[in-house]
Formats: sequence, C-alpha cells, structure tokens
Amino acid sequence: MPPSPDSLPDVKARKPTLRTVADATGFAVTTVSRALSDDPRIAKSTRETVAAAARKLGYVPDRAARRLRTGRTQVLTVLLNAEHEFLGFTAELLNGLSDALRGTGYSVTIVADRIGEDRMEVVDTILRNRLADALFFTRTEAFDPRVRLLMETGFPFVSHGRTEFTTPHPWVDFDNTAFARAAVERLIARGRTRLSLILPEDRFTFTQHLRYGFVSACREAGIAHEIEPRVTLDSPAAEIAEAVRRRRRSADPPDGYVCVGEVAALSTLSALADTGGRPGVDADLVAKRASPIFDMIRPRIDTVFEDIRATGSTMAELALRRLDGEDPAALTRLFSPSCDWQQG
Amino acid sequence: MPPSPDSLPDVKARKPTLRTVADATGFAVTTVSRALSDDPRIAKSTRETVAAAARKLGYVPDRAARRLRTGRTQVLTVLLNAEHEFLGFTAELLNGLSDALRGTGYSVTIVADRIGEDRMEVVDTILRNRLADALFFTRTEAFDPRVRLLMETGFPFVSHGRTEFTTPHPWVDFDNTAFARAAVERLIARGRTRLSLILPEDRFTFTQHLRYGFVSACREAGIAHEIEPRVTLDSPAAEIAEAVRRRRRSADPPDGYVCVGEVAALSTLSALADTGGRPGVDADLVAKRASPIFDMIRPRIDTVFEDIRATGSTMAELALRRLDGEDPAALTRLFSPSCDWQQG
DNA sequence: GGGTCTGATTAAAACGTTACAACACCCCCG
DNA sequence: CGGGGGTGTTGTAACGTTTTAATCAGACCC
Repeated sequence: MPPSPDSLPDVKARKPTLRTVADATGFAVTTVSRALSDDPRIAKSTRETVAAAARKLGYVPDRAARRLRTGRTQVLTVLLNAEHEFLGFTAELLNGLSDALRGTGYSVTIVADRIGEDRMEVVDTILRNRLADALFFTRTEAFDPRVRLLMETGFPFVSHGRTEFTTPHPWVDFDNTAFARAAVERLIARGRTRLSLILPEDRFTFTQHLRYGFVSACREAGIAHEIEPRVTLDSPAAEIAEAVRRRRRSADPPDGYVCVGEVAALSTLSALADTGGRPGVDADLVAKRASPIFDMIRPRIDTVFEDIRATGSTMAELALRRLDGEDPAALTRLFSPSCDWQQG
Repeated sequence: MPPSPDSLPDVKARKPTLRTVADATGFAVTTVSRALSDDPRIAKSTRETVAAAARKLGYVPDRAARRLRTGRTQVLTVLLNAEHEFLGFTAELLNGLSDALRGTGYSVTIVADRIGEDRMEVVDTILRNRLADALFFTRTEAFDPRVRLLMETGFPFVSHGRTEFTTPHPWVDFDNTAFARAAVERLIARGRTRLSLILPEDRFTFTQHLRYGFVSACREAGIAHEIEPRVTLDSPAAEIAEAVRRRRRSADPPDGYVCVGEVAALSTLSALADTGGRPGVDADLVAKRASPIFDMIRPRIDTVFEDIRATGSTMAELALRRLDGEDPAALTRLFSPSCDWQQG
C-alpha cells in the first residue's frame, strides 16, 4: 500500500537500544554497553548472554549517540579530485576503499576538492567540526600543506603519494620512478632513439619521481630525451594533443612517448594519427594505465598497470591501523609497476 | 612541532556550542537555538544579536547532537555500482552531487552496491539504522524492489532511471528512446542498411526504452536490424568484442552499430579493427558518451552526449526538494540527448 | 484591581551512548 | 574480627541538540 506522497519514514517498530537489551537480559545499561565492547571487567558468561540477546533483538549501536559521546565519527572522508589522469580513478579508488571497510562500521564520505579553490579550507572545516576520523587524499605535494596541518594537529590520514617531510606519516604510493625507467628501457629495446615525456605539475611529489626515473634512465643509456614544456599532465586533452602535434611537425620529433596516464596516452595517439604517424611504426608509446581501456585500443600498445583498487583498499587498511594506534612510520606501502608488453 | 606518533587530535580551543553563544549573549540556550533557526517566536532583534554572536564565535551546530535529537542524519547516500557503461560515470555523478550540495550542510556518503549480492540488503540496513536522510541509485529496474521498499516506507530517494510503478516518485533520466532513434536515423543517413545494438540486461527500465527506440525507428524506416543475443552491455569488454568479431565473420554482418556507452563502443571498434573493418568505411558507429574520450579516438565517430554531472546535480536538487516536503510527482527530470555528428 | 491574552523567553527533559566513581560481594590475611 | 583486595556490576552524569511545557512581563478589558 503506497504511502501518502509527502509522508516521512514511518517509525515502525522502535529501534532497539542498549536499554532494550538491558531490560531483556536483566542487566544494567552500563553492563550491556561494556559487555558488547568485550570489556574484560565483565564476566565472560555475562558477555555471552548479552551478545546473544543483542543479536536476537537486532541491536546495533546508534551512530549519532556514540559519536556525540565519544567524539569519534566512524566516518572516513575522501577528498575527491574532479579530474584525474586515469579515466576510472575515482570509481576504482572508492570501490577499493569500501571493499576494505565493509563490515567495520566505518562509512566513507566524499567531499569535492576543487583544485581552483583553497585546498586547505575543506580540510580545515573537517578538522574544526570533527567531521571525520581520518582523511584520504591524492595528488600529494612534496611539502603538502594538508599533510603539514594534519601532522601538526595529529589528525589521522593516509595520502596517495609520498611527501618530503622528515616526520613519517602513512602513505600509499606507486613506484613512478620504476615505471618511468621501465618505460624508457622498453622504448629503447624497441629501437627508439628520442624519447618524450609529459609531466604533471612540478609541485606534486610523483612529478619528481617520474622525472628522475625518465631522465636518469635516458642518461644512463645515452639517449636523447625531452620533457614537453608547453603542457602538463592535467592540461585539457585538446591542449596535450595540440602540443604533441606541434612537436611532431618540428625538427627531430620524438619517436618514443612515455605517457603517464590514459588521457595523455589517448591524446598522444590522436596527435600521432592526425600527423600521419602510425603507432608501432613511426613511434612507440608506453602508457601507465589503471583501466582495461587499452585492451580495446588498436594497435595495441605497451602499458604498465597501476592497481588503483588495491591502492584504495590499502589506504583504508592503513587508516584503520593508524586509528588503532599503530606507529605511522610503519604504515606505508609502495606498489611496484607491473609491465604488460605486447609481443613483437 | 610534530606530535608524538600515536597521539590523537588535540582538543585545542574547545568547539563553541549553543552554550557558548548563550553565555556570550546573555540569552538562554533554548532562545539561541530558536534564534538560529529563525523561529518567529523569537524577537527579530534577538535573532540578529544571536546570529552576529554565533558568526563571531564561529559556532557551527554539532551534527551528532542534532542527529541524535532529531533523527535526521544530514547525510545523503549513493549506492555505488562497481562498473558502468561509461568510464568516468562515478566521478562525474559524485562531482555533480557534491556541486549541488555544497553549502547545504548535507554530506555525501557512498556505499558499494555489488551486483552479485543482494541489492536489498544494503538498502535495508540504511533504512533500519537510519544511516541517511535520502538515497540515490542508478541502474533502475522496471519494478525495482528498492523503489518498492522505499516507497512503502516513505523513505526519500531519487533514482537514476524511471520505473513502471504507478505511484510517482522522484527520478532523473536520460531519454534513451530518443537517443536510439537519433542513432538509427544518423546511421541510415550515412547509408547503412543493417543495424546492430547491444542491450543492457532486460530488467533495467532503460533497456526497454533503448529497444523501443531502436526497433521502432528501424521498422519505420524499413531497415534490417538485430539485437546482439550473446552479450549484454555489462558483459566484460573482451566478451563484447568477441561477440562482435564472431558476427562480423558470419553472413550479412551489420554495417551500423548503436553503442550504448563507451565500453561497448571501444569494444566494437576493436572488433572492427581485428576483423579488418575500417570505421567510417566498412561500418559506422553511433556511441552514447559521457566523457570527452571520443575526442581522442581516430577516426572520429558520431556520438551523443549524456551529461552525468548535470544528472548528479539534478538528483541532489530533487532530493533536497523532496526533503523539503515537495510533491514527489513533480520531482522528475528527463534529459534530452545532444547529438554530436562528425562532418562528411 | 482582578482576569485574560499576547509576546518573549526559559527550565527541564529527552535522544542513546560511554566514562567515572561507587557499590556489593566474596575470599583471604593478619 | 577488622580490613585489604579482587571481581563483577551498577547509578549517575555527561556529550550538544531540540522539544515540550512553563514562566514572566506587560497590555488590555471590564
């Protein structure tokens, strides 16, 4: 039977509270509370009785009440970038996070992290108003002001990407130096002699890692290389394509491209096509990917996989351990690239 | 000065509460509470004094306390699909939602909605434990059990996609019938004579809309058409590609493909390439897209844009109006396709 | 001068939980 | 027999709101 259109949720059977369980078992509310949190001060037998009754009654603690009392929110918040170098980044990261958090009682909230605006403001409100127990964010900077503030206030967080602060903090990262080196080696192995790279903005830590891997691998091999000066990884796809086209039409164009992400790779491929270049013939690409999209691109190109879903799960796991009081210095995880070279 | 590694957040200056504002203004807590909610029972002058003091002190109401007292959570929850036909679906939708919700005091939480498992269970826990004030979800079915349950209990929600229930409810949808018709017309205009379509699973409402638009447009034009029987839109990309390849190698293969999403379109393109077909020459595609990815695919193909970010904002807006008590029957919005045909 | 009415404010209770301090009770020791 | 130390349990008070019912000062009326 459909409800009247504007009715609010019914208050069917009243939700069971500690009180309900206490009345059912004959113990006091305090005892029930302690029993359910497995407090050793409560007799083993009592704990079992209470647990059984709670299960039978379908008791589940009220988040608001607990939060009001303890100050802990049971909420973990992700600062969400509008754009990313990977197409499915957000979906993968969030799925990874919620996989790892399922059944823990923590919930994930998202808050938009517009790059144009002050990145600190949103962190600030979360801290001031105690809106979460921990924070996750990506695109970490070498001396990220968010990290600085969070460390100063002792607020738990896990960053995607390292920093250069001396105080340790939890992070999860991908070995972008290893990726860049592997990409360079692969392109050299395919006979390429002039390599090109489009970097993210300088302030991000992973920019430095990428640059180091790319430049040092090229130098060691004594091979010509260049970093595209006109655009960054976050430039609009059309601008990236335009920059690559321009360079293709000038003297000594590159014949090997290291692409840090799907958007850059597709833009480069389109620029190649627009200037009459054939991938695999006139130039080669190695792209970092996070989705299966390159399985569908012809001709197939060499890729290196960054597992964003695993990144998400790991970030969640580290956050939980941080909230459990573990030493932050131990809560780090570096993912290695897994290469996927095409034959021939 | 860095804190000891395992310290929890400092309790610096205590957060201002109603009490703080009351003491500062000389009014009682109740008065302050009422004044801040602009209760007409409070004198205008008092309201102004209190508002000024609250602003100066940086008072912001405690979510947990308010939630405990009122039962309203100030939380809107999105049921998140792991996969989607669009690459950037999740990111776009969430950004749209949080755009529209910024400054409203509502926060967005996400919860994974694994297709393999019981879709109802997660809704059930949200209802039972009052974990949110409203729900958003996608991939709506014709007689979606979630919609049924939510309508029965009067719980606010906005679905992405319509249903066939007679009781009205808030929804946002894309006109997939119009999309399919437009795609068919476009392919016919390019001289194609045998059209093919890959549909989502039957249970989704939009499957019926797509089928109707496709079939009726083809019939009206008296043109040969088929619906790929072996795979659905949600089949793994590799299977979709394999199905298209198989069909390409059999008798009378299609020369026009209507692709309901980026994954299907790229899979079809790859299958075309693998079987020696050239898009634009041996066959044409019209793809529904939500990201700029097709700007980078060569040769360029015809696309129809579904604005997922606007979908997200609209869903949020409708939810707020629903929570405001507006008539659900009025809270619907159908987005029209915007076609983007290539020249020639 | 007593009664009713209106407008503005307030005290007290409640939401469901956890922390603190206290309380019984029993056993054992001097 | 008085006291010390467990062990297990409990009443009370808070956390910061909103709601219900009450209070209070005037004003107005007869």
